[in-house]
Amino acid sequence: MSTNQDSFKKIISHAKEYGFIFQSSEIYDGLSAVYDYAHNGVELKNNIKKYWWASMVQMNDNIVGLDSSILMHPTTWKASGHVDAFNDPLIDNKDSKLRYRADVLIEDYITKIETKINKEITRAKKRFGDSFDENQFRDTNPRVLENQKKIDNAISVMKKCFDDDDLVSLKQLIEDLEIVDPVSGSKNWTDIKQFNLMFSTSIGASSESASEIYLRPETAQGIFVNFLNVQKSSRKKIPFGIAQIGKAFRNEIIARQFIFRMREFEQMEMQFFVKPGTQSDWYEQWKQNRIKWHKALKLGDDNYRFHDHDKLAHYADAACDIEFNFPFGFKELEGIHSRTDFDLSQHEQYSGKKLRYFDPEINESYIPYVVETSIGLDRMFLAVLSSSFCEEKLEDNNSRTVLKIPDFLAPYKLAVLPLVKKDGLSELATKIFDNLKVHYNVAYDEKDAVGRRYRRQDAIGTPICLTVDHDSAKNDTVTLRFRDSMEQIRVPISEIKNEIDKRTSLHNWLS
RNA sequence: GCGGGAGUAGCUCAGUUGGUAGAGCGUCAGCCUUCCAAGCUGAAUGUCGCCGGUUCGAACCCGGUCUCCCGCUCCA
Repeated sequence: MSTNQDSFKKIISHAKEYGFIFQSSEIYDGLSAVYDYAHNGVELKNNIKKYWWASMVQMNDNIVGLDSSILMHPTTWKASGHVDAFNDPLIDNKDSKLRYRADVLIEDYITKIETKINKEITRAKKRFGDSFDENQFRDTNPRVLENQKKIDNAISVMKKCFDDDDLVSLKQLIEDLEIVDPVSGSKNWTDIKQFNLMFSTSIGASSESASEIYLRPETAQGIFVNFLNVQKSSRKKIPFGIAQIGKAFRNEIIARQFIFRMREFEQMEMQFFVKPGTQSDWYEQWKQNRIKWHKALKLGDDNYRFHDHDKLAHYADAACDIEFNFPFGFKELEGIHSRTDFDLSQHEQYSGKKLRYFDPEINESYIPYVVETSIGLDRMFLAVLSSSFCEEKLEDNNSRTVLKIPDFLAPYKLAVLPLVKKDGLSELATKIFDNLKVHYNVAYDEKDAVGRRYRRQDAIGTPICLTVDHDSAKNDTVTLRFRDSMEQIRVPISEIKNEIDKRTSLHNWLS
């Protein structure tokens, strides 16, 4: 565990030192849980996007892309349920230092009282046998009546508190009910605070005309509200999907673990629209597709596992996560959810517009069901970075730090290095560099001993180094040195591009 | 948000009971170099996270604050 934490710290340092991740606004002490992607980071991130987009959109003729806005009509978030679900009244227990949702505490209390009543009834049933009348018992037994009164009161007070946004009375209710911390048994509560996980901003330049809107907390809704536009203009038939990469924003109560949980983050989502009744087949199929996509990167099959949700969100009839073995343990990397027709139905209801698909096969129209795959791009980035970070002990007792990034994802595909600066090697190397840079992101370096330059490229994950030496001018060949094996081969200058393509092209990873 | 730990050069870290900062690596310029970081010469870089207090004097003591890591918690 401590070695994992040490290596996580090393990865964070490495990410900064080698230009992958900087903290946002660092000169102003940074902004909590917000990070910037530096020159190498943005290349890696863009390559991850390319890999995902190609696998989704390019490789599937029934999936099309979309880039919807971050700002959306505020009703979107009422329909989606975020306005309610992302607003939590939270309360802390001062003794146990634990935090709870105030409404959950009260609901748990109600459940407890209900259990009491049920026990009472069960006991009476045993005593009276067949002649037992449960309704009559409920209406007459003083203990049951008293408990039922408590429940009714709690429910009505709680409802009134929420309707009036009255957090003071809500806390009073918790105190009146003598609710204790389930862990410590303490009744020492803080005041209730309302947490809104959505970022708000306003539209309208003048303060009078401004109206409050939210930054989207997920990209999915942009797809749902565009569902019919996309379906009609793309002429796609169900089943078909809409893919999108974009930023989303959440005011996380606690945002931690480097770029794992950020306030501003990027999602790669695909919503797949299917005929009602077929959703569980598609759900299974996308589960398998997605795990295959991950494993194709060869970051280690053991680093992935499924986590099936027992407790489902209000919109889902099945859900799971693909978890990745991050330096701080297995955590969610991608979510696959069978979202039913919840979102489209809600938008239909709130907008008053039909969001239905006419299915020519059955001559009927229906609201499609949706299977969602949603991956955190920043988490994917962290997964690639952390699992490819490697400190190697070499045979000669030296060590090197190398990022064994999948070749296609590496910020640079290639580095061109003249063995020495003199004897015209720089000139020849520059010529080769100029010819290759129109095809790839290529690095050029002629400073310091070549061994040191190899290590520099290792540290940022460049899969191939091309070295121009004294023989190069004589016989038109160069050496290619490979990052992971450190082996070298000699190839004709005319063959360089073929060799690089063979090893680093995206199409090697697509299937 | 609570508790624990931390913040000194790009990175890793020294800094002795308070006397206005150092090392290694890295970076840059040049020399030297026939392939895996360790040759030579020279150079740049810090208001010691920030603000305030105590003091003749604060990187060091005190208070506040910001940020990061860990645990709890939260997580569509």
